[in-house]
Amino acid sequence: MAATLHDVARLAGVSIKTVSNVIHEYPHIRPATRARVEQAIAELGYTPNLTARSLRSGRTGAIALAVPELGLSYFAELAAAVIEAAEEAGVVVLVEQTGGDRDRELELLRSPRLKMTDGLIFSPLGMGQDDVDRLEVPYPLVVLGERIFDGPADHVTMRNVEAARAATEYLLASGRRRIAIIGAHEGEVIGSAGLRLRGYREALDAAGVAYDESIIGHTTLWHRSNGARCMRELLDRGAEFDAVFGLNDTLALGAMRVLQESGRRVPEDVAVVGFDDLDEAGYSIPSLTTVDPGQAWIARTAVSTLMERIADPDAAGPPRLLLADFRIVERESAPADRLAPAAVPTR
Amino acid sequence: MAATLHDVARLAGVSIKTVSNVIHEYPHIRPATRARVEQAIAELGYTPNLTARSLRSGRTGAIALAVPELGLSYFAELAAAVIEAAEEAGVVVLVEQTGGDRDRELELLRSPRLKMTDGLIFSPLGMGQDDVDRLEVPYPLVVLGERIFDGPADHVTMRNVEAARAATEYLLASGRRRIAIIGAHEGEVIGSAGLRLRGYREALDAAGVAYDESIIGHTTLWHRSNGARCMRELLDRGAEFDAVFGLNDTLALGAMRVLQESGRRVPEDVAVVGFDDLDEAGYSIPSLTTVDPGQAWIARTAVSTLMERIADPDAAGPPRLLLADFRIVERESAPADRLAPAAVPTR
DNA sequence: CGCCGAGTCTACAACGTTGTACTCCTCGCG
DNA sequence: CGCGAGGAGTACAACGTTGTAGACTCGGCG
Repeated sequence: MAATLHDVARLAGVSIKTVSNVIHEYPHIRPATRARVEQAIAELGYTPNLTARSLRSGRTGAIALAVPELGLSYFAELAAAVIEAAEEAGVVVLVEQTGGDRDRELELLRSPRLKMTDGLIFSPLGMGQDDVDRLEVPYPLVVLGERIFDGPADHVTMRNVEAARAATEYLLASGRRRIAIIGAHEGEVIGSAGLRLRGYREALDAAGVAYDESIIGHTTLWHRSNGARCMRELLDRGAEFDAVFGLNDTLALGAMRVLQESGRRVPEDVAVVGFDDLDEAGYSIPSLTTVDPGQAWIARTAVSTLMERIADPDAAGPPRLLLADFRIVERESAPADRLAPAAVPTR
Repeated sequence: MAATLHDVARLAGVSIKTVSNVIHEYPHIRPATRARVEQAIAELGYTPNLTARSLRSGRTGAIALAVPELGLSYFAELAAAVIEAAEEAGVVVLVEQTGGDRDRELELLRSPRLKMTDGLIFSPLGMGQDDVDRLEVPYPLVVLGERIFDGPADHVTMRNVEAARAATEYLLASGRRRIAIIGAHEGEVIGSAGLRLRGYREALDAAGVAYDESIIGHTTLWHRSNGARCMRELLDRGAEFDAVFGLNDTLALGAMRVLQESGRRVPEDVAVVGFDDLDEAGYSIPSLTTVDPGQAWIARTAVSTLMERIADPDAAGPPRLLLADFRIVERESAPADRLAPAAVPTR
């Protein structure tokens, strides 16, 4: 059906290798021959069969990206950035969704479907530190996120603790003292929730503000609705606070909505800070002050690191930990200076 | 490096074809032989090389999905649904971003990178009806969206005109008479904007309400910020209206924000309706009344239609047009019954 | 005049898999 | 006892490409 090197070669009256040479711009070809071959290529509309090329070369020109779910804006924006970076590097991206399910993540790691790619950028959510040795795989792998540390693969992630600490310090500096948390995970030490909560506590400790369990809202999945539900629970149990730190933007936006429904003004009564700097955070009402954790850099770095490992799989070198810079993005939901100082509840 | 059939065959003391037969559950194999082969497979951790299998079989087990940008929530949710449906069909998805740029779209259609996939689900944005013959490609293709009709490929899309008409009728039924539009494209006949505007006009005509250019807001790209900008322009030029129909949710949300900033109450002063039923629409303040255009069905149908064409490329049959059902999702930004009747400006 | 090297091109094998055609063996039946 | 049917396994080619080794030609130099 589709034209092959053989067809072109026959039409041009040369060997298939000569056609191959023309395509790869091998220098020693007579102009006349080259012209004839090019003519034949055009005539047949020949395009190389990448599958055959892959088999021959051992490279596919594709990488895989595994994320929990594209429906989560954070991962959609991550995927967009990865695909863009990959395009610049000349490779395409195969996207898998794991649903954040540990079993599916483990299955994916040893799935032969990956044989169609040269390497994997993997953002686990269900796996944990105990699964660290499952990251020992026979292909180039770059791990994202904060579920697993000190693994055998390169790891690109953000400064969760420092960034969360900075966000909390920002709220403290603006005069808030009772900062509620939305999205904590019970007993978690690593993982986004655990690390960000640690940064929060560090900031409180440093400022001499007591940590108060009663204003810590727990929820497992970071879906939109959970931020709302979590905030509703806090309000229902009569928690008192003058600020909210949503452990990601989605949670913060859901929580902010419930706050407003309940008659509280943001930021006058309650300041709200998120984490991720989603596109959407700039367009909520009020717009959301948040932490830009350096996602764009993470995507670029993940791709370039993976491409390095692919280019040179043997010159392994020890696994690297690469950390993005973060910054606080100041918007309306939490101005740096407290606009309308309400009565601050003290303990 | 990785084990091949040869390695397994040598270890098990059989021919490579026997190993292949074991893997494919060919029935006529002695239990003892099968056991030996399976033992060898386990010992070497053999997994088949999918590239080689693809070359041999002519099928890759991957399909491509080309969308303008995953950063646009609509396409992120579409991609999520397509990947999920593809997984159920046993294929993986390679995602490309075109940026909605016509040249990149045309390039993609004849890119040899597609040779790594069995077919393409293509959502063009930059191409138009004039490019219809460029959809004549030598591989299975399913087109989404409303940029091109009556092309040579299967087309899965939504009932834009009917759905927009229904949305407008919904607003009219709730007592609104001056319905502003956000996101119109000047002079466009087909394309999402053109079709939805047509539905809007049909509804106005049917209700005997005059069409008024002065409350039609234009913008090209349907990014978040443009909905806001578009609404600001309407307000600046003193347009008067008691409802807004954002031609998609993103625009509607941006516009709603500006409305509220300007002191107007939603829905009391101005009702707002969107289009797409993004996840996010349920969590804005107020939550957004919108049109669910059947995206989930579109994704599933696109995948199954493509898989059919892949399975049977010859039994072509004429290109099909498949249309999803829609429904109005009633939320707070536009209740079915007008809550707080304000003074309705009449012409 | 003969030989060397560079330029131009070709033949062949290989990547790992699977379809086809074949061989060998065993068993049952006439 | 001979023959055919079918079970069990093998050898080989092919998918389309590219790397390697080599063939052939021609001009220039000793």
